[in-house]
Parts: sequence; structure tokens; C-alpha cells
Amino acid sequence: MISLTGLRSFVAVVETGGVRAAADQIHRTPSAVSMTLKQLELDIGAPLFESERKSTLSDVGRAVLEEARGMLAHYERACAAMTTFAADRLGRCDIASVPSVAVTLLPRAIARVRQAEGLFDIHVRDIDSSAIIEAVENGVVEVGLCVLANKRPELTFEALFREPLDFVCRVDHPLTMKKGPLKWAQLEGCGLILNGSVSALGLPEVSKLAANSKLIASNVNSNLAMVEAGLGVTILPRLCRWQCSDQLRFLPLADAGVSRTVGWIAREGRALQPATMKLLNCIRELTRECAKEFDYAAV
Amino acid sequence: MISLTGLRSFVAVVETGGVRAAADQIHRTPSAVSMTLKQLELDIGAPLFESERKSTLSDVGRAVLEEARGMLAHYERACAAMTTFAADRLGRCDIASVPSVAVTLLPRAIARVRQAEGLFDIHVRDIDSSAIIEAVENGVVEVGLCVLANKRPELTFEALFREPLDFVCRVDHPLTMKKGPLKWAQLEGCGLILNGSVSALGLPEVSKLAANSKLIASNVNSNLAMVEAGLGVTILPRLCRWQCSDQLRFLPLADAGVSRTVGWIAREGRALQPATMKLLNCIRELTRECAKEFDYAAV
DNA sequence: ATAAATGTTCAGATTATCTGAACAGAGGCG
DNA sequence: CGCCTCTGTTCAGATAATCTGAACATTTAT
Repeated sequence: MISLTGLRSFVAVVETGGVRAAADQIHRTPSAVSMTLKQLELDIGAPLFESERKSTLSDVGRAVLEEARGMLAHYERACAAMTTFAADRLGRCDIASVPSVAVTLLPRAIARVRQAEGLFDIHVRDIDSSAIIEAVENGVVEVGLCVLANKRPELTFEALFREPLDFVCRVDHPLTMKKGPLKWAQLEGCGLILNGSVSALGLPEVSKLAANSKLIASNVNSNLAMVEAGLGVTILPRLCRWQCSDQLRFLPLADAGVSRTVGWIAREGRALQPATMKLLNCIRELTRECAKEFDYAAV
Repeated sequence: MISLTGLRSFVAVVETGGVRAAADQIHRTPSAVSMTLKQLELDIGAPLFESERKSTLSDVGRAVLEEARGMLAHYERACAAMTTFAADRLGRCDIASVPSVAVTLLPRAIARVRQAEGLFDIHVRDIDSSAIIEAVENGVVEVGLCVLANKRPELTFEALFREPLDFVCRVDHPLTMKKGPLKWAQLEGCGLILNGSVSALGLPEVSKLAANSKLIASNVNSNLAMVEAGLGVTILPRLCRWQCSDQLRFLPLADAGVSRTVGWIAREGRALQPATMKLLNCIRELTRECAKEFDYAAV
């Protein structure tokens, strides 16, 4: 049976004027092109070239060249039409997310929605909550997965789950021996490293603990690295556990108030793209399904 | 990359309404179709069907179906155009040949001409010289490879080679011990089985030898079988050696007149098809090249 | 005449594709 | 409502197609 690769090789040989050059053009070895061409001649039932040196076309070769070019052009066009139609139909989705969700729920949601709906463009921005709010307001992204401290009229917010913040330290830290949730008093003298998530809670106990550490991390990864390097301990959203090394431990805190509500925000009164809505639906589903696994409270 | 087989599978599934039926239609297992289809959806970037039960097409599926049908139709048409163009250009060749040549020179000539010129239709008829002459005169075949006893005005004849006839007997026959060419006298009492080739020579010595054997073979194969079965000996063209078992021996005869001129005949004043001419050229070449191997005299 | 370059062939390796069995849902039927 | 059948999917192993790299043959250029 005449194959597309056969026709492609043939056209390449004619265009470049030789097997070697054609091989370069289509990223194959000369021997592969030679064999493919031989197979094509066998399929068609006649030699395509006059001489062995593939310089001049035979009678049949000329006719085949014309058909092959038309064929390949149609093929390219049809493939492009099919893929772009599919892409247009599905739309695209620009989303921002806090790091903890970006490495846990979000990848799974993307995998699931692509499985079900196809491969549309998804652009993920992994930034902190305040930058996310700004990005959504500016229209840089359609939706953001973040914590909304104080409600704003120009944004809609839907809560997804309530995530506790945990005490984070090295495996060799003495507090890892303690059983049960940690009380604030036990944390004194540990050298607390501040970060956006815990500062946003505005708890007086936290400010007190951090008073003489003077260390502030601007993102989760550097924060974790600091702890791992022995620079102190910290308090981070529980989902961050999934992006850290096994040299660190996340221990629950006794104070139930140390938690944050993660949800999604979008600009008020704006219709979301179909792709975005589908992705959000997946995220909602997964939020429920993964409550136990990631150990947070749904809704 | 979107593949033709993917599109074929997809169209088959739509047409038959299911993976199983499609698999039957394109002679593949359901699992192969399922995987191919999955690959196609991945290439395109969106699901082609609404439900898992491949009954209703998705939006994208409908668009792809249309493109795919057009694509495949074009492909079929183009392949047919290319192959029929090649076949028409090369023409076809109807040829008849005496058995000895049909199993020696002719297959090689066909192999060579196909290698060089392509796969045109070649019809070979393996019959005896008188039937060949008749077939050429009737136009049943274009050319015949045979012996022309007496020249005829309506036929052209070109000699190819002069082929001796050999004495044929079993390996256990006493004459196999003799060195050198055999004389007529040595053959007396062997029980000569007649056949068309040797009878055509019209030699009185032959008639004498066959006088009390009363066996006539109508074709080479049965003749050889008779000899092998111990029913007697015979005299056959030398090239027949290549179609017989190793239980038989071909021994040269001293009488140089026991030979025949093999050549090709065609109808006078008729142009030969290009395919036929090419095959004849190959036969001429091979006639020269193989003179030593098959042990005959060229020209 | 020799050297450089090209196309072909072959064996072995690699990759793609197919198969058959086990599995998971959906739909029909009593 | 539960069971059974029918369908499609998945997976591992088998099979077939294709590619590569080296050796070779042939042609062209110097």
C-alpha cells in the first residue's frame, strides 16, 4: 500500500535533488529514504527516476510527483483544519494559582479535563494570593485560585476548601517527637521564618514568635529551603507538604484558627470561557475527592 | 502526527456505529481500533465522540469526519491514478514459451525486467511449440518462445540460441558410466520414450530406436516421470535438466545434428507493446549471459 | 587515474502496531 | 432490582514495520 511517508520522501528527493539532501530535510538517514523510495516504486509498479542518481524523473515519476504534491498539500491542510477546529472549539484557559494548589490539585484537574475534553491551551501562573488578585483584576488571567482576605465588589469568590496551616521543621527537630497538635507555647525559641501565608493571618502569636528571627521568605520554595538549611522553622499551608523534600516535617497546630479558605476568584459579571468552566468543574470535583488524601476540609 | 490509519479507523467506526463492527470491517481487532482511535483523539486534541459508546459524534467529531472522508477519498483516487498510470504506461505482455525455457531463462528475464521497469502484467503460457505457433497466429499471445520448423510468411522469427538435445536416463542406468558423448549404436535396446521435441527432429535413428517402445509422452513432466519410473529412457532439450529431479541424468549425444534452434516468433507487421519489447531485450541479454551456465550455444 | 561523493544493501536495533486476555460499564431482560 | 450480555478499554507480550550504521558499488570531479 502506498504510504504517506513514501510520498513525502519522494517529494523531498525531487525537491532537494538527491537522497542525501532529502534525508537531511526530513530528518532521516539516506538509507531509510532509499528503502522507502524503493518500496514506493514497488507499490506503484514502476521506477520513478530515469537514472540511479535520482536526478531526472521518469515519465511515471512526473505523474506521481503531481499527485503526491496535491495529496500532501491536502493532507496538511486537513490536519490543520481538524486541530485548529478542535482548539478553537475548546478555547483556552488562563489561570493563576497559589503554589500549594498549583502542585497538588491543579495538575490533577488539568490531567482530568484534558482526558475528558481534549488538549486545549492552559496557561498556569504560579504566584501568591495578592499577585493573583491583581492579575485577575487586570484581566491577565481569567480566574485565580487563592485566598481572598477581604471581599471586593469587582471580584466574585467561591470557596473551595479550608486548609490548615502546619508547623514546618526538619526531621531532626525536637518537636517532631511530640505527640498531638502543637500549642503556641511549645514553639517559642524556634526561630520562626515568616512568609506571606502566615503573615496574612495577622495573628499576634505569630508576630511574637517571629520578633527575633528577622527572616522573611518571599516564596514557598525559598522558605522550605531555609528550613531545610537549618535557618529556623516556619508555618505553611498544609498542601505545601507535597512540594517539599523528605527532610522536612509538617506538624498540625492546636489553634484551629490557623487556617485559610482557598477558593477561586474571577471578575464580576464576566462570562468564563468554556474551557475555563470545565477546568473549574474538575477542580470542584477534585476538591471533594481529595479532602482525605491532602487532609483539609472541603467546602 | 495524525495518521491515515487513524482516520480510516475513525470513519469505519462512524460508518458501522461501533468499534467492534469497525474492527471487522477493516480486518483488525477491537483493541487495535480502540487504541488507534485514542491516538487520533490525542493528535487532534479533543474527543471525537460524546459518549464512551461511540454512538454519537461530538462537535469536533463531525468536523473531523468530513475532513477525513474528503482526505481518504482523495487518497484512494490519487493512489489509483498513480498505479494505473504506471500500469498503462508500461503496458502488458502475453507470452508463450516451451517448457524448458519457461523454467530457466524466462523467470530470470521477468525478474530483471520488473526490477528495471516496474510491475506490469505478464501472462505466461507454458505449452509446446506447435501450440505456441497457433497461439501467436491467433493473437492469443503476442510472442512465443519456441522452435520454428518451417518458416511461415505470417510470422517473424529471431533465433536466440541453439540448444542440444540430451539423452535422459535414471542415475542407475548403465550408460551413465560411459565417458564422452553417446553414439546412436549405444542406445539400442534402451526403450526410447518419444516426445514432441525429439520427434520434431525427424531423424531416422530416432524412429528406429523407438520402434519397439510404443511410448509417447505428451509433455516434459510426464516424460521425465516415465523415465524416473523406469519405463525407459528419452531424449530431451538440454534446458529440461533444470526442471527434473536429481534421480535423472542428462548425457550429451555425439550426433551434433540433434539440436534445435530456439527463438521468438511474433506476427509479421505487428508493433509489439513496450512491455513486450523490454522483456524480449532482457531475454536476449540473458540468452548471451547464461550460455555457459545452461550449456548451449548462443545466437 | 584517483579521490570524493552518492546511492544501495544488509544485519541488527529500535519503534510502532497488533493481538489476546482480563477488566469495567452500560443496557436489556426477567 | 439483580443478573446477564454486550461493548469498549487496558495491559503485557508478540509481531511487524521502520530506522540506523557500516560496508559496498558506482558515478562524478579533479
